[in-house]
Amino acid sequence: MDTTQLLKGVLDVAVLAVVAHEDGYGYDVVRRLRTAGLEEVGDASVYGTLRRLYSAGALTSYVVPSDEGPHRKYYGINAQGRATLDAHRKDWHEFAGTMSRLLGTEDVR
Amino acid sequence: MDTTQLLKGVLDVAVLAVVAHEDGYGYDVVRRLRTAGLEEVGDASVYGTLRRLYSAGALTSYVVPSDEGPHRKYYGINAQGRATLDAHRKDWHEFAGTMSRLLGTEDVR
DNA sequence: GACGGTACTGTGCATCACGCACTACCGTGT
DNA sequence: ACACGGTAGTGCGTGATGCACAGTACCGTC
Repeated sequence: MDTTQLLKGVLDVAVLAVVAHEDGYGYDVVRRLRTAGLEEVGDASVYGTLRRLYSAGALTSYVVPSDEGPHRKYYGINAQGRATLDAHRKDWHEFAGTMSRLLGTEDVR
Repeated sequence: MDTTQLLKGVLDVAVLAVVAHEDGYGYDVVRRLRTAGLEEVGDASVYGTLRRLYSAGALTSYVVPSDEGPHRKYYGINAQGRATLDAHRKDWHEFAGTMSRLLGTEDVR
């Protein structure tokens, strides 16, 4: 399926949720999102989202050198990010509920 | 909440679902979507979506004069539209399941 | 020392919801 | 007559954002 459009406005929350669980660097966040089920997410989208969230003040950032390749830019969530996450999560659940009702079928899981 | 981005790619399904339930004209579809919970949906978005779906061959269209104002352009779903709706509905449920799992909270309803 | 995996940046494009302006029909009130 | 508010539709321009693609750079292995 093509999740490109469905992802709109949701990648933010997804990335926040992943980072909130544990600090991570871009390449790693991509893998975690894909493992979680968002298999078609583009790497450039994730890097862009991380940068955007950082610019917005929702994330902290620090660089860690690596033995297995180039340096890794880790991102961590801060208080503002957590607030954003909570708000977005609430929005998502409301929205998902509305949509599921509208589509007239039970939720998966 | 600002559903603008969340609506991306979902307005299609929502409109298809509403029209599948019963033929409707633009202005009416807007009201039905708002009543269903998508309170912030813009009228231009719905008109645009209806035209897009019609161009894509998912909807039929016929004009009906009205006593209470200008003519109404009714839209009805056809076989292709129903197929599209089913596919999108399935996509939505998969996606919603993935997201809800990722956000780590129960679904609303 | 070419290759594949890792890791990040930057540019440009396509999709799509939306605001806004405009046209147009109707009934009611002044 | 005329303005106004509700109904109904079209078209234009804008903004947000996911993504493809190209480029840079580091590492280990064959």
